[in-house]
Amino acid sequence: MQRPLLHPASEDLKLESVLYALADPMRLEIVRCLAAGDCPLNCSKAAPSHVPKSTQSHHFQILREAGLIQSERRGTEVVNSIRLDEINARFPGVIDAILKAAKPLVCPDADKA
Amino acid sequence: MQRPLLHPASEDLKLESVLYALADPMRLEIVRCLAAGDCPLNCSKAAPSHVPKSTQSHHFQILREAGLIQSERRGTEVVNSIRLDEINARFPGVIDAILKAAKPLVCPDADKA
DNA sequence: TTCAATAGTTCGATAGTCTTGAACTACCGG
DNA sequence: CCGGTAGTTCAAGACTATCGAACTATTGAA
Repeated sequence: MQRPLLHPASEDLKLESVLYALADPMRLEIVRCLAAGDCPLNCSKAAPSHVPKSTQSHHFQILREAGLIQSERRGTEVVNSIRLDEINARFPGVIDAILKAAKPLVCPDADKA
Repeated sequence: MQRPLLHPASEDLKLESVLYALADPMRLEIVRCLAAGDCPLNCSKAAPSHVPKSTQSHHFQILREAGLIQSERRGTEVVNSIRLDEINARFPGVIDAILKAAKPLVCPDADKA
């Protein structure tokens, strides 16, 4: 919890990294969930709960370093939000098309609505 | 050259596999090149020539099994074409947005035009 | 048919990455 | 200060990528 939580600048976003980050089912679901507006979410809420913390942490790191999400420390937890505008500005339509194509699984919190 | 060259059916295409296949710079370039209309192309023409054949073969296998390309044996070579319509039907806008976002590098044959 | 050349594939080894439990760090409430 | 909570880091095994070398299949000649 001491490291700076690095985020790439908008202009440094790489399409390959974005696609790679979204190529994993769990990461895609996290992004889908964040984009669905039930966010910002901390790590344990945004990720499927049965997945080990270390794995979650790894996936959030990939998403963060690809520039897909913005992570902020808020006390003991990390609040994540999607960098939708920046990604759309850099790669117009990519995220939207992918999110529409992603089959709408349930968000971790969606069943409580 | 004896194996059947398996292609998934349109309805079996998985978004994650498509994104994964496109997350590699060389594979993205191959797809971009095929989509640019100078196709169909055999493997050695569609891929950067300095890459070893075994690596090329591996990448084409990934693209084929993700359902991005259609490969047909024509004598001694394999002719590849992009399955644009099927992918668009299944994941509308995804490929188009990605191809537009991909920076237009030169096709291997483009400089001869 | 036999032979050499061509186009890809398969194999094996090395190097890098993913997953996960265990240990660790940071923050908050009492 | 202490226990609990939220994430991170580390290390080990499994998995995957790269690439040279050996192999297979097809073509076109002699």
